[in-house]
Amino acid sequence: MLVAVDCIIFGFDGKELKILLVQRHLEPELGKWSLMGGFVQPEENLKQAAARVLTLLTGLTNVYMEELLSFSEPNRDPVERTLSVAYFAFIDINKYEQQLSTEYHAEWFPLANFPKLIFDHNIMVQKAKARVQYKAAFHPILFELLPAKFTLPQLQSLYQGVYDVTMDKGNFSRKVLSTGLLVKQAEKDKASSKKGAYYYKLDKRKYNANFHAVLNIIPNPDTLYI
Amino acid sequence: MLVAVDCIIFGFDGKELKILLVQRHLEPELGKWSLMGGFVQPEENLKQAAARVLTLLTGLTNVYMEELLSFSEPNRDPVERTLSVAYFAFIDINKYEQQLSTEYHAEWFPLANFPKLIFDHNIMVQKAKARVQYKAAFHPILFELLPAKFTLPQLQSLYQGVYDVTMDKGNFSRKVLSTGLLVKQAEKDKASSKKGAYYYKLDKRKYNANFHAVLNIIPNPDTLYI
DNA sequence: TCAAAAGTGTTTAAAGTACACCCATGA
DNA sequence: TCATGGGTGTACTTTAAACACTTTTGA
Repeated sequence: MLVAVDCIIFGFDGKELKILLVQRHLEPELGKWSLMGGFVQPEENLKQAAARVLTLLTGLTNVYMEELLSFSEPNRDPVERTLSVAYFAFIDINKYEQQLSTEYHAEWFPLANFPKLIFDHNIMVQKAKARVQYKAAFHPILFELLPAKFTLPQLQSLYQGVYDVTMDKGNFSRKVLSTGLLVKQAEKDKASSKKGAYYYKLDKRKYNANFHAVLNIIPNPDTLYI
Repeated sequence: MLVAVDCIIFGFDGKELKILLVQRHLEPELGKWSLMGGFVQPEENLKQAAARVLTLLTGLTNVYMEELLSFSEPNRDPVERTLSVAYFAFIDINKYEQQLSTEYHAEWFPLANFPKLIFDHNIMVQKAKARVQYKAAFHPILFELLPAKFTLPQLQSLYQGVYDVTMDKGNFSRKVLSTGLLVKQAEKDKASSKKGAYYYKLDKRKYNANFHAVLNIIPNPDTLYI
């Protein structure tokens, strides 16, 4: 059996969640959109394979990445039986190297509206979306989508985009700051308002130490499904 | 590459969590303890393979089962490169068919104290334990370990065993009953006390409908790790 | 000077916790 | 009758939600 990995790569453009797709340059399904994937090599494990594939497409290393699920229907690949283990990844969309996108015919699509993909890749994306919504309700993973310095309104807009809700800024601010994970900067971002919003940075030490801890940022997480 | 599944099978004997292990009857590692596993067959997907393996060992079907993670180090199996996807399962320990245990040289071991296993199976069990603790803090999966009729003290003892904590019976009872998932029976279990404790059954309809909903049964879930 | 977005404060409601108390019953 | 485990009630604390209010500043 062939063994492959596929990557659901998420980015955030300030307004909505996006996923990075590639246009296949080989048969079958040449020219159709698909997730970036690749076969596992003899000397690597699956996580390394996924990281390698992600680096090929984005130029980025040390990216947040997590195993999603395996996809194993006997005839999911019409040519030869292939097991694929899907990984999802969060990248800072600004760090993404544009020149690679032409090489791989890659393009960002809104998670809310992207084309039909090959094989079972649409299901992979759907499962990844659900997993992200679930996990981000309890763990501070969405910071991985933002640049090193970000404002609370930016962060709130990200959360609102992920869950398609509007949140009270006062309560949001209090919840997020009460985690102790953010460090206020002296500087302000004046781009999106007259008053300007303070920049914050992640406290890397606390972030790494508390990453697994369960937070509670989303109202009514009991409506989430995994 | 060979593709296999391995099953971490959990049971509850009324006092502590247990896992079902088998003694290998083939080389390599003949005679050593291991998880029950098997290779994926041409006409089945991984979940079906895991279910088949579980049925072989326990005689049970329609068992709660969930994909854990893939295990893919190139030399995890010294004979030939084998990818294994681990699944964990919950069974009612009383329904387990004893006669199969002799056939497969199977035995229940306390999760808190079980032998060294082959390959990376110890890591699989460790990951499964963490996942169970995580998931059971938010979802009512532990009911799968109990018989159809059970008492609140039994359920509390299960939760206490899984998290190695003691909980207030009043608060526990209120929380569990507030989910609306339990139906009180007229009958009492008089085995473990003079007064006797009422039996409860799961409301199957509500259980299936609300299974994914996030409950909040465990105090301080923010100390959990996934 | 005023609209617009950032940030703070306050009131109210809900949820969680600790713990005291009552109940039923077999030895 | 009394020790034991089951079950209920209540006061208190913590957390969350709603929303009003103040601040800043460029147009």
